[in-house]
Amino acid sequence: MSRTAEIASEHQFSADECDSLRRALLSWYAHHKRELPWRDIGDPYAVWVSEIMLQQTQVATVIDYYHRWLERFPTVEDLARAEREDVMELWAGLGYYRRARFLHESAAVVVDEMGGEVPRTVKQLKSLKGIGPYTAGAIASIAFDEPVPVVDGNVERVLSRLRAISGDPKATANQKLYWALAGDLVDPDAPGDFNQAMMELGATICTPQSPTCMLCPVREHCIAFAEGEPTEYPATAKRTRQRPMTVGTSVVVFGTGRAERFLVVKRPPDGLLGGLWEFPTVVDEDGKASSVDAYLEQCLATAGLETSEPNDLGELVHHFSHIRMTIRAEARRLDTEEPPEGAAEFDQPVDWVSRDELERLPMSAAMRKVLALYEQA
DNA sequence: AATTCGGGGTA
DNA sequence: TACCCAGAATT
Repeated sequence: MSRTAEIASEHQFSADECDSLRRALLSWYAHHKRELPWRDIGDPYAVWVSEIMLQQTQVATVIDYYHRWLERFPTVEDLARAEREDVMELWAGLGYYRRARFLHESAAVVVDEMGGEVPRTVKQLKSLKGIGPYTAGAIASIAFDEPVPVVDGNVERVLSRLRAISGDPKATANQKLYWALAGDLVDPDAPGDFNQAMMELGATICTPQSPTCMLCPVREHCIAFAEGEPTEYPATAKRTRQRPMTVGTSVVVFGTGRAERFLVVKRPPDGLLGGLWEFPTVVDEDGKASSVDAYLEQCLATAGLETSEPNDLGELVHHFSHIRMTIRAEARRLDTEEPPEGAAEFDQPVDWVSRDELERLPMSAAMRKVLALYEQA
């Protein structure tokens, strides 16, 4: 027997355990599930939207975005026809902006190449950008009743505790184990509800820090509970530490009062904050803050912008999961009578927008902070 | 196998 | 603070 198979068999559920776990979990879910807007809707497109939004994003955060999205893009055709700019506007603030771009592109593929029908199988679903193993399983089981499992962070934790599985939960061997166990366990008669029940248990009972085991419907089956320290499982994932980054940002303003206009630049579609707008920003990867000011000055001059002396707005720190970004912010006024038509020297699209337009523009949380600094000053 | 993608909830 | 969230793509 291969090592992998050995490990798998060591943790495998017996047929009786499977049966008992399914019944207990489904019964608990029926009584205790949270009422969420994407539950029991039967619309594959809406399920798809919800699952993309829920990637690495908590339920409470998603709900408002989900409602706004389906109001604006009720069908996959509506989304496929939409402008990228409108798509990004509705996604702004949710993070991982690639998800919005892929969802938009995949909607077009579904409409143009799949007859407008969301695919029903895991294989076909995974062929779409932005849909990986988890999301494919979720859509197939929830929207189409395909008896396939899902493994997300919740399921990893629940299974780790049920079977006392140690080691890095993201390691390949453990991932194969989770998928095998989830595949054995999933109820073929109610795969959607079963998968959601596993995740619901992880989200509300079998939580990372202080699980409420006394309310758990499957604690009799849980090895970690029997051992007495359920939080021993799973092992804490090792995370990449935040790299430092320093940027200089300039709020360039033309006009006053109602005529006030802000210079904004659109970031390239790929990479960090892809497709979002920002105030002109230069990056100093080395973190040598002293050089940022001069670089920014040069950049604006190159763009043909004659400005007043900068008004220092101070510094702020913005944390991403993988970056600790120090933002040196300043404000400048344009000296000329008219704003230039564009700023052709910028590599990316630019625009001059009013304060109201700025509010609706897809911008990152970091840039909102810069705007707040400007408004205070 | 490791890194790159946000932003916010929570203890 | 540190951890984690209904992960996927890329290198």
